[in-house]
Amino acid sequence: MNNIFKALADPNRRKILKLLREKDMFVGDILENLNITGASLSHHLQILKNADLVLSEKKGQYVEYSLNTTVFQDVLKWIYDITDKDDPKGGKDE
Amino acid sequence: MNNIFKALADPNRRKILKLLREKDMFVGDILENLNITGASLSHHLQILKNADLVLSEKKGQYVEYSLNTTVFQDVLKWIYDITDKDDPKGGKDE
DNA sequence: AAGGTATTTAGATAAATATCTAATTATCAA
DNA sequence: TTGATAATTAGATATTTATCTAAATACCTT
Repeated sequence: MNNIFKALADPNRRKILKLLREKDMFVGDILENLNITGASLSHHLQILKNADLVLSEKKGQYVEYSLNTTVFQDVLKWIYDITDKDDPKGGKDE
Repeated sequence: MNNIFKALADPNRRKILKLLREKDMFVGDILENLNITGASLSHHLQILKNADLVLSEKKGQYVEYSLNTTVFQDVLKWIYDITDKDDPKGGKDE
């Protein structure tokens, strides 16, 4: 969970996720939306991948990134655990 | 939203939230669960308060902290926005 | 093969953050 | 009022993190 929350704690990374929500995108296309260098973007994408929030697939010269929505289920569950006062008492955090 | 995600991006702070899920607590009681100094804890509580994730009430010599579950609704909404591909297209992030 | 484009990696740096000790403030109890 | 306890604030430090430029890698096109 720590990787996930850390990954979500940056505005640029959240913006990337929002972009990918609409459609799968190549790195270059994402880059045009983000006022940072390609190197910085690569760094952010690495962090998102590490948290399993995005998937990447090499397509020839390009790399296409997509949202991995399954992981968000874990986050939702974590929040529900916090929110629901009377219940199974949430599992471990990390 | 940035304050919230930043606040959630630390294990100790998430642990505090889990503790408060069970019951309202005084700072000292929280402290016993956390292998950090009181000063550090104060710092974390400040960040959580700033994100509106917790509320505090002075009770004599003590300060009692409690979970403010309403804010989690915003996080849930944010995640739903990300998750639901076809829909109003989420509002601004910050 | 040679040159061009897309992306990542390396290395450096500045800013943010988590933590600590020591000092301060506020309240309680004799 | 004095001494003890609870919590926060101040100031310092080490780690993490976001960012950059430059270099490397991978693939495409001619």
